Amino acid sequence: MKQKIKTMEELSEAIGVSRPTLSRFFRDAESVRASTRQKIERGLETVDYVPNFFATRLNRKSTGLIGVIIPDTEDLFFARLLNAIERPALEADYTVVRQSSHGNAQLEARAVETFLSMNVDGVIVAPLGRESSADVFARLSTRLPIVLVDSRLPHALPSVDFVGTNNFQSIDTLVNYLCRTGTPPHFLGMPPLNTNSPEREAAYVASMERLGFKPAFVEVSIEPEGWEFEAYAYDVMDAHFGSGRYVDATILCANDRLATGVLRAAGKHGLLPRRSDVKAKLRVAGHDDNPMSRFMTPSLTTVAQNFEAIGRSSFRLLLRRIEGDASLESSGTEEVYDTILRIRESA
Amino acid sequence: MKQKIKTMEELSEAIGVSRPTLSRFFRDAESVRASTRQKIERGLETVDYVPNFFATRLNRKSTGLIGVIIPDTEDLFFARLLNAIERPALEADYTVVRQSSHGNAQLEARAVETFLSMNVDGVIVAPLGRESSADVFARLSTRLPIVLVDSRLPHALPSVDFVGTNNFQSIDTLVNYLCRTGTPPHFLGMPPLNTNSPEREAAYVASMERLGFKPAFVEVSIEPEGWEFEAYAYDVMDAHFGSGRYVDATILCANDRLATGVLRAAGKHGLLPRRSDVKAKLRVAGHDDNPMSRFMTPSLTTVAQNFEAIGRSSFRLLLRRIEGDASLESSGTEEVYDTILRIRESA
DNA sequence: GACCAAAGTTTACGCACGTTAAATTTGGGA
DNA sequence: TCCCAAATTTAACGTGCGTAAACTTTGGTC
Repeated sequence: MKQKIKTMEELSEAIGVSRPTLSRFFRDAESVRASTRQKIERGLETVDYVPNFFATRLNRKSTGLIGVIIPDTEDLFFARLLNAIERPALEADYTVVRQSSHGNAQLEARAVETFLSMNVDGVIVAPLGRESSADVFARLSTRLPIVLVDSRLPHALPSVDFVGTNNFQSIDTLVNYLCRTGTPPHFLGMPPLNTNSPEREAAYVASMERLGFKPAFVEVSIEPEGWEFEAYAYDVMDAHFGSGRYVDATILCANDRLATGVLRAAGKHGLLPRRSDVKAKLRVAGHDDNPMSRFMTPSLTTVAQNFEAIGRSSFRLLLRRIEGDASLESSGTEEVYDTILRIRESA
Repeated sequence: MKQKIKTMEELSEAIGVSRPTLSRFFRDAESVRASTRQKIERGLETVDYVPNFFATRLNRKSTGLIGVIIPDTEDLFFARLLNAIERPALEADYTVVRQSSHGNAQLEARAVETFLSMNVDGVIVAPLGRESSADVFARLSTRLPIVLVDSRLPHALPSVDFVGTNNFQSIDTLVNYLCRTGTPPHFLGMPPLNTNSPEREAAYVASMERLGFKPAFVEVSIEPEGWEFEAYAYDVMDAHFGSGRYVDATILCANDRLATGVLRAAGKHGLLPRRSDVKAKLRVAGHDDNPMSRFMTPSLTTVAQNFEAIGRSSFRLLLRRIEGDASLESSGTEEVYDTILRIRESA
């Protein structure tokens, strides 16, 4: 059993190096002379010591922390987004603190309070679309660097960057492909939880009109509840298919989770092909390339977002704000990334 | 714009209440006289102040923090488990700090260091199955209360509780059901990443022998890589189905993600029924009731773990250790929960 | 061997709040 | 109105480490 050491003071005595030097060593090991570094490192192997997380961050200009807020941890989309942000952050020696708003604007506001109390260096948010969210982040942006990711706020904010997917490119790619290979698609939108919802609808309308087709939305009479996308889409299409509607249509879904529900409903009503080499009349396409989508039967045609780029870019922009001594430029940068079409069996 | 206040000292001046009273108020609002409480609360609405997270935790016996380590945040199983732990923790006014080991024993060890440096009150871990993990947690358990969840360590540890699923009940339930309704199942195991893997295999063998059947494992010649369960199972079964093996068998998978891969392979080879009211010969069952499983085609027969109970129980046991002034009992408690059979279309 | 900049040591203060003990107020009840 | 227990204030120290300034020691150079 190694000797348990609680404070840097004790450590200093134990290995014979002054406390300020130890402090410097822990901040940046390269900043001390090689011989001293070895002495410390050898000493550390002898004892059991970890610097106190709170004490180290209490009196430092930069805490090395960045906060990330996502709406739902049980949605693989956001789980992947979070990881994509965390990777570059760790490379740059930042620690990511994650908070989930659970789709609730009040929890989102509470997460912001937590970040303020932790003196995080900056915040990356996949915001909810509520008006109240916008207010919270407007206030926050006057005190901390913020980058929005995946979804915008109802109103644009000065000095807040945005990184996301180019919905117009992605939807246009899908609409073009679907129109070229079969009947023009109907659109099944997602509950308006954030700004991607109306944006993808608008993109759909624009693409259809450009191709000379009339936009057509799947009729919806059910009120969606929360984030249960699959169940919502299933309920909607189960009713339709049961009455013989849309049974040979092409349905473009605003995301893969909706498409999953649609496929399920189609399966129930025998609208799916038996084998992958037999084409069905009903066609379904999604958006996001959920990890499950390639394993569904039929496998789902969709577009893959560039998580890697989005994560890296949002962190890079945040870092620029953090290091840019605040008042850099007041106009928010926008970076959107194109998607890649994944043609599979469902359309 | 509210007046921005940085320290409790300033707050004290601003609203005319002494700092120790404010400190007491923030620890427990009920501990100050009603009139004082109102005075403070009204004052807080006037100004913009949040207590510093680090300072409040630096010099306090209990930080109100508990650490949770899971192997993979992009696996919905662990995402749900995490949420199930977080719920009761928040109710008890604890803050959960999550770390992901990303399936890597070194990262797991680093997460432990982080928790030590944060003086968390306790740790809940869904451990990796490595030998090194056991060492790390053995050391940790001498300094902090620990509860293992979902998976055990290679060796039992004194004064470390375990909460998980009763694999013998769950597998037995599945085996019984499958044998009663069709051909006895073959077993497709998961890569040996944790102790659930061998345990479910053993449970399968036991159940089969009890029913008088000969256990039979799906032949596997592929080396699994990491946590890509679906792809692994797909590759395994694609080869088999392509050669006409197992095409009318019953396959019991160690988890739903494997089953997903199996269903995908089956779909490719036309082994799935066209409609839900037509029975196929090939039958597939999973384990865990992944949120996606009910939306697959065919929907997956599986067993649902009791996340609610597991999360609540693991937190409760941890709390008992935390409040039990350490040296309570040295023998680890075990709590396992039964699963519920979800009969769907795949078997 | 003298010299000089780099690196380390001493000393001391600061961070924002927890916590304690003694001194002072407060708020009802008799 | 007086009295007393409860609540608050005052004053002071502690938490573990960052950081700055002044001083001393290194280690290589000429």
